Amino acid sequence: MGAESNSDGTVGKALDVLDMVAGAGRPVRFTELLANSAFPKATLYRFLQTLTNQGMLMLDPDRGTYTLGVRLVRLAHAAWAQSSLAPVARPYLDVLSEETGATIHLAQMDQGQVLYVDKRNAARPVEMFAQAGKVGPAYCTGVGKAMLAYLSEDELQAAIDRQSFHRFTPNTYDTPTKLRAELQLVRDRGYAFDREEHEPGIICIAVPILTRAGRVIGALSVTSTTQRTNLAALELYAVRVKDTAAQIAAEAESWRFPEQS
Amino acid sequence: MGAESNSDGTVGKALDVLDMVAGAGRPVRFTELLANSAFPKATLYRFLQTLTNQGMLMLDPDRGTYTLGVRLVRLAHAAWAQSSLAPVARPYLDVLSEETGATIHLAQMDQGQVLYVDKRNAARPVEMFAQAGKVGPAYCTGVGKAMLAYLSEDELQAAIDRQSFHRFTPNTYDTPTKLRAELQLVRDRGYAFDREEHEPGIICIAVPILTRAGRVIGALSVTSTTQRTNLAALELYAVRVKDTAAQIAAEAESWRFPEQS
DNA sequence: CCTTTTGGTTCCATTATTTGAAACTTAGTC
DNA sequence: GACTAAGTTTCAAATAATGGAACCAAAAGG
Repeated sequence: MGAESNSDGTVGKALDVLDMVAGAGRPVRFTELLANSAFPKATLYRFLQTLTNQGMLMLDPDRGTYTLGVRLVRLAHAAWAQSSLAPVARPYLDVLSEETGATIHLAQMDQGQVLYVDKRNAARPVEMFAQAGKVGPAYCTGVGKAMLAYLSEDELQAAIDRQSFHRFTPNTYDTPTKLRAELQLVRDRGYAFDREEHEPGIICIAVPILTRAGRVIGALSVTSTTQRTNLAALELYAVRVKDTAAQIAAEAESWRFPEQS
Repeated sequence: MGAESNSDGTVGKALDVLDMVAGAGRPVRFTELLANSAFPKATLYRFLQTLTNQGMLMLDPDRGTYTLGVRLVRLAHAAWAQSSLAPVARPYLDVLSEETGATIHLAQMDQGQVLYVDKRNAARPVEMFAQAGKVGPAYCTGVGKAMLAYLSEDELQAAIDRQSFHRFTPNTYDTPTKLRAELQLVRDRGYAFDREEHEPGIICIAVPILTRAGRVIGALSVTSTTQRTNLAALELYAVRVKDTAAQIAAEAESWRFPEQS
C-alpha cells in the first residue's frame, strides 16, 4: 500500500528521508526517524547531516529535532513561478472568484493525487501556503475526476493503481469500475461534478485544462455547499468555466519564455 | 562570486542541479544546463533523470525542457506548515495589517538572505506563492537588519560574507563596517528602520522575533512609502510591533507538537 | 537523397563514494 | 559511580557514481 519510490540511488534515498520528515508533519528526533526507516543508524545520520547542510532540513539545536528547511520554500516559489500554469491562471481566478462569489481551485496532478496550486476563497481572502500545496484524493474530487478523465489509458491506469478508494461518503465512487464509468460520463459531458463524494455538503463543478494536443495540464473548479446552492445552479457556470480553462490553456501554452543569450 | 555548496557528495550535486533549474527561472533544455555546469554529459543526464523520476523536476515531453516539479510545492507546503513560525504568526499578521493599513512582512534568514514567508498587503489581498518564498538582501532591508543585529558573532560574520553590498540607493549601507555600526544602533534601539536603503520611496520599521534564549527565528515589519507616511509616524507602531513579535515568539516556542505514539 | 551536425541517450570498465557493524562519546538516570 | 539511552565517529568491504566514448535520431545542409 505504501509507495516505494526506490531505485534512484543515493539521491532517491535522501529524498525519501526528506519525505519522512515531511510526513511526520512536525519536528522529529533522530531516533524516531531511525525507527521508521530501514536505514542503519550511521547511514540515516549522514543523510540527515547532508540534507541539513544543504538547507533542505533544519536542525533545531535546542531540541535536537529536524524540520523541513527553508530552501524548500525558496525552491517552491521558483517552481510555482516558472510553471506556466499557475502564474498565467492567477488573473483568471480572480475574475472567476469575483463573478461567482464561490471558492475557486486550481489543481494539478501529482503522483496520482490532486495538488492544489492556487485558490480563491470569497470568505477568507488570504491563504498562502496554508492552502496552496495541499494534496487531496483524485477519485472523489471534482478537479481530480476532471483530470483523470482526460489522461491516456496508461496514465489513467497508473493513477488508478495509486488511489485508495476510501468510501468518504455514500456517494464516493469506491471501486475502479465505478470510477471508470463516471469518468466516461465526465468525458461525454465535458466537465465533472463533485456530488458530496469527498465531504458531505461540499459540491463542485470542475473542468480540465488541456493543451491543444489534448495533454492534461491541470483543472479548475468552482466549489460551494449544498446549503448555499445546488448542482443545477453550479452547472450554469459550466460554459463560463470551460471558457476560462480554454483561455488559460491557450495562454499557458503560447507563453514562450524569454530566450537566454 | 557564486556560492559553492560542495562537498556533500552525490546528494549535494543533485541539489545543485535543482538550483540550476530554479536559477534559470524558466524551462531549460538539456544542452543549456550542460553548458552551465561542470558535469560531464552522462552525469548530468543521469541526475536529470533521477530528479525527474522523483518528481523534483518535470520534463515537458513536447518541448524537451525541464522545470521544477510539483513535489517541491508539496514539500514546501509541509515545510511552511510545520515550521512553528509562519502558521503561528498568521493571525497576528492579520490583526497588524488591519490596524496599520500597511504592508506586513514576515521573514526568516536563509543562507545570509532574507526569505519572506508570509505577507499582508492592504491593497492587493491575494498574493500566495507569488510573494511568499521570495528572497531579498539582508543588509539593506528592515527585516534583514533586524535579524542580523541579533545573530551571534559567528553567524553574523558568515552572513556578512554572503552579502553583495550593492549600493541600491544613496542610503544603502554598502560596506561591512557601515553595516555593523548600523546594527549596533538597531540593538540599542530594539528595532530597525529601512530608510529607503533598498528602494527609493520605501520605508519600514522591523523587529526581530527571538526565542527566550535569544536565538533569532525571524523578523516582522511594517512597510509603507514616503508618499503616504514617514519614519516618525511608523515609529509610533514600534511598541505595538515589538509586542506582537514577542507574542509570536512566545507562542511559537511553547508550541509543542502532538507526540506520536 | 545522401551527408553532416546537433541534441540526446546508452554502455561499461574504472574509480570513488556510500555503506553499516561496531566502537565510542556524551548526557542523563538510578 | 555504574548504567542506560541518544547521538556521533571509524574504517574495511560493498556498491554506486563516474565519464569517455560509442550510439541513435532528427534536423540542417549540400
